[in-house]
Amino acid sequence: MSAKEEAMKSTQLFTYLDTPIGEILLAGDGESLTLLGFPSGKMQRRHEDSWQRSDKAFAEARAQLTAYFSGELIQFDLPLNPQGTEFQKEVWLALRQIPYGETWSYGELARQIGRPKASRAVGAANGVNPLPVIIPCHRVIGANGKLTGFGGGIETKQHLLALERSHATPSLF
Amino acid sequence: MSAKEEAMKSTQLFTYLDTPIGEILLAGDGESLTLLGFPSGKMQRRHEDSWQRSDKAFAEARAQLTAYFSGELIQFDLPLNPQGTEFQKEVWLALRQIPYGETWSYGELARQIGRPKASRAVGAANGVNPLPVIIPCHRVIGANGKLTGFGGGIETKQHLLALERSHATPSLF
DNA sequence: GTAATCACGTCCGATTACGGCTAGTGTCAC
DNA sequence: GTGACACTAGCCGTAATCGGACGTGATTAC
Repeated sequence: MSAKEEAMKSTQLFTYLDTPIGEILLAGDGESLTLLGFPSGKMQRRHEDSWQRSDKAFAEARAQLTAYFSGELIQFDLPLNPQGTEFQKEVWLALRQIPYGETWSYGELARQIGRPKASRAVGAANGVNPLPVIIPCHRVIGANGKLTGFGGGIETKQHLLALERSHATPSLF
Repeated sequence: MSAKEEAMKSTQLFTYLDTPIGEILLAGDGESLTLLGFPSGKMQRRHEDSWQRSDKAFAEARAQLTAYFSGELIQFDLPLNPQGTEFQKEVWLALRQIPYGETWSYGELARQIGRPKASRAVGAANGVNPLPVIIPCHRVIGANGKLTGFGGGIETKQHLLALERSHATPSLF
C-alpha cells in the first residue's frame, strides 16, 4: 500500500483538450479524474511516459469542461479522485462549496473548515490542488481583494472569474 | 567488547544528591561520571540493584554541582565518560562549547558540527544526553525560541536557564 | 540447525524553512 | 480623515532532512 503500489494499481490514462485558457491535460484512472494540468504555465504539467493516451475515457469530462467555458455549465458533476493529505482533501472539499461566480478569502475558507487561523495553510493546500477549474481554487482571493496566485497563472484566474461573473445568475439586481 | 561486557568491566557506583531542581542520581565507574538522572521526572532514572552505593566517590562532583546551583561555578571540571555513538559524542562535545548563560538553536549546533541539515538528529542526540546539567543540553532551544523539551522536564530547563542568566557575566552592558 | 552479522526498509523525533495569509501599526501624501 | 503601501509578528501544515532504534530476511561461520 505504498505510493508505488498505489500507482501500480491501475494504469494512468490521459488526454489533452483545447480551451479558451489554453491547452489542458486531463488524467485519471479510468474511473475518476485525478489531475488537470496546464502544459504551458509555470507548472508545466505534462503526461508521463508510462501513462496511456485515451481520448474516449474523458468524453464526459471534455463535454462538461467545454460547456463550462462557454458559460453553459455552472456546476461540474464528475467522479473525482484527488490525492493528498487529510487536511488538503478537507480544503478541496470546502472549495467546492463556493458558489459559481463568488469569491471567498483564504481566511474565510479557513474558518469554514473550523481552523480560523489556518489561512496560510489553506493557501498552501490551494496551491497543490490537482484539479483546478473543476475544484474552483480560483474563487479564493486575498482578504484585501488581491488575486495573489494561481498555478495556471494569474491571468487565467482572472479569466475564469470574469467568465463566471458574466454568466452568474444575476440574483442581486 | 559488547555493551554487556563493557558494563561488567567494573562495578557501577552511585549516590543521590538534593538540589534546587529536585533529587539527582549520580553514577560512575569510580573514575568518571557516566550518568546524571532525575528520579522524579518523566524519565524516572534510578539506580539499579546491581550497583553499589558510594557517597565519597562523588565528593568532588557533589561540590561542583552545589556550587553551580548557587551560581558560583560557571564551568564544570570533572572527568566524564558518557557512552554513546560517535555522532552523539560529537554532539555532546559541541554542547560543552556553548557558553554559560547563552542559548543556541538545534540548527546552530548542527552547523557547528559540520552537518547543517542534521538539526533534527541533534535534537535526538540531545534527548539521550546521559549527563544533563553538566553537559548543558538545556542551552539548546528551538530556532523560534521555544524550549521544546528536556529529560528532566521543561520547568527544569527553564529554571537552569534562569539561573544562568541571573549569574552570567554582564558583558553586554 | 543456530547464532551472529549485515544490509535494508521503516518509523520516529527536543527541527526548519517556506509559502497563493492576516490583522495591526506607522508613514506619507492627498 | 482616508487610502495606499511597507513592515511586523503571529499562525499553520508540508516537505525535506538526518541519525538511531527496531524488525526482517539473507548469508555466513560454527
